[in-house]
Amino acid sequence: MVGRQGQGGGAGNKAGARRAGLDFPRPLTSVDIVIFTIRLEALHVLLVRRGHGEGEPFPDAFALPGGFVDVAKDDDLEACARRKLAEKTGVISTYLEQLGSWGSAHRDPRGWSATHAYFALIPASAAEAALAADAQWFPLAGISVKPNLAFDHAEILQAAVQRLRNKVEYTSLPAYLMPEEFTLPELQRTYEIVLDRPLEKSAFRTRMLSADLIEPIDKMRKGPNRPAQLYRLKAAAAPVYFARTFNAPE
Amino acid sequence: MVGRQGQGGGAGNKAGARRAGLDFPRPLTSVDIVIFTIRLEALHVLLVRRGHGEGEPFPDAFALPGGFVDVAKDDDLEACARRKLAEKTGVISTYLEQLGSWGSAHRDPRGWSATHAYFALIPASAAEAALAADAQWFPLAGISVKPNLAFDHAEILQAAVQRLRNKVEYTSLPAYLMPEEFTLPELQRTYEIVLDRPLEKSAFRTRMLSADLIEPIDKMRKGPNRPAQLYRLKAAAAPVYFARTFNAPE
DNA sequence: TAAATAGTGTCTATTAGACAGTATTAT
DNA sequence: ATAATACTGTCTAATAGACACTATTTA
Repeated sequence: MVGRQGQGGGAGNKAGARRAGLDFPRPLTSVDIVIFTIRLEALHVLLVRRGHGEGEPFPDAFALPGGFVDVAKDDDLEACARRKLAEKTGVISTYLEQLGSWGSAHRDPRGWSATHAYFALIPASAAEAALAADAQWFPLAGISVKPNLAFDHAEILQAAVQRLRNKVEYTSLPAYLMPEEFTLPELQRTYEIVLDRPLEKSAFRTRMLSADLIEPIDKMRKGPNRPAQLYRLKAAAAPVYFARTFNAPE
Repeated sequence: MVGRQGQGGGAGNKAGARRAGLDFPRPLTSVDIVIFTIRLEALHVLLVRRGHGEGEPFPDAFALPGGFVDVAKDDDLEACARRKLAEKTGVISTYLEQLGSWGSAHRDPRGWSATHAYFALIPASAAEAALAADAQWFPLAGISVKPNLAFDHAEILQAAVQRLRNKVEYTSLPAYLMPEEFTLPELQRTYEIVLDRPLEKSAFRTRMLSADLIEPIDKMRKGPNRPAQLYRLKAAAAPVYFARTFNAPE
């Protein structure tokens, strides 16, 4: 078995071609992105309609934006994800996190395939600006979305929603769904939309204000009521991890 | 762009072959596993020595166990990871979690390659039993390991250690590093080894005992002192997530 | 003035941290 | 008895949850 470990050995080269053998079948390699935003007081995900050319699996079905890695264009997986994100939404700088990978012999009828899934959060303000013609926002119904999705994309979407909801319990991720300037009640509303449950105002404010995350600006949000302080994300605002989840155990 | 989204379109097929075109170069696809155990009061990781056949990159270097996906043998990525885990350690059922994927044009001199990384926790008792001839345990020095690793495996290892340490703060993962039967002080010691810092005994015991994780058995661990209650993992013991990390914020 | 929302304060519950104190074994 | 480790209890600190209360605007 020497020479098979690491990326050292070949697979599927049972007969002959022992050394340096790279002459075995390779899986298809793709990247898919689950892009979230908040629209109309609801969490939305971006889907694209698939083509119906000859040999296209799942013709005309909806799918997550993504596609095959282009070994000429893409330097690495994240670059590939950012390229696809920009192509569909015009957004170039935003929160992007690797979600996981899904690979099997059966997920794509064209053969063994593996996809590297990412999830991205973009502000509502950017959600409509430069949307691709074939892309469309869908509200999340619980953990899934109305249309049937191509491939195993329903499963990937489910994992993304769970990961997002889970992390929102103890991180500042929703801040990346906000516009440039926002109030604390607006940020809290975003948390509540993602978590689908109300949060305590004072605990929320204490947590957000004691984290090194946002700073007040010299401006208020006016309304038919007491104006609210506007904040913005601090310059180098990496996501903040809190030491507790929001709800104490049952 | 219709017909290019999802896994629908081809990449790299700039010239001709428009529909159903799969005639573009595919990255190499591999799986690597970071296998942890506790030996001699220290966290260890399993490495294998690479071969030095013709065309082998990083000859004789140490690397994470892994290798190319075998589209004939492996039904999916996790099956591939479990197969490699079993080949190197003999362990078939243990904690296995996907860590992430690393893919780029430059990580393997043989071409664009993407690896799907997993991490596994195995009990000390199983760590020596059926070890492959080319595999060897190495203690972790901080976040890395003494030998230089092939490819970007040092980076992958680093990510695995960080993920493990991070999750140990608020999960029951160390339970998977324990033998069949263990005492609470032994479990605490395992936590402390992974986290590399002491924990408070009473807070630790309260947390573990109030989780639905372990159950006492009718047996004690004898020593030159007061005997300790032995416990075992409950039957369907999925990892437990606690609502707080161990250390309150600074 | 009333309505509406922003923001603060007070009290309780939970649990980690610190650490003292008791329990049970071998020698 | 002493040493050693297992285990429990007590007190404090931090923070979430509940909820009442005050503040500031428009109409």
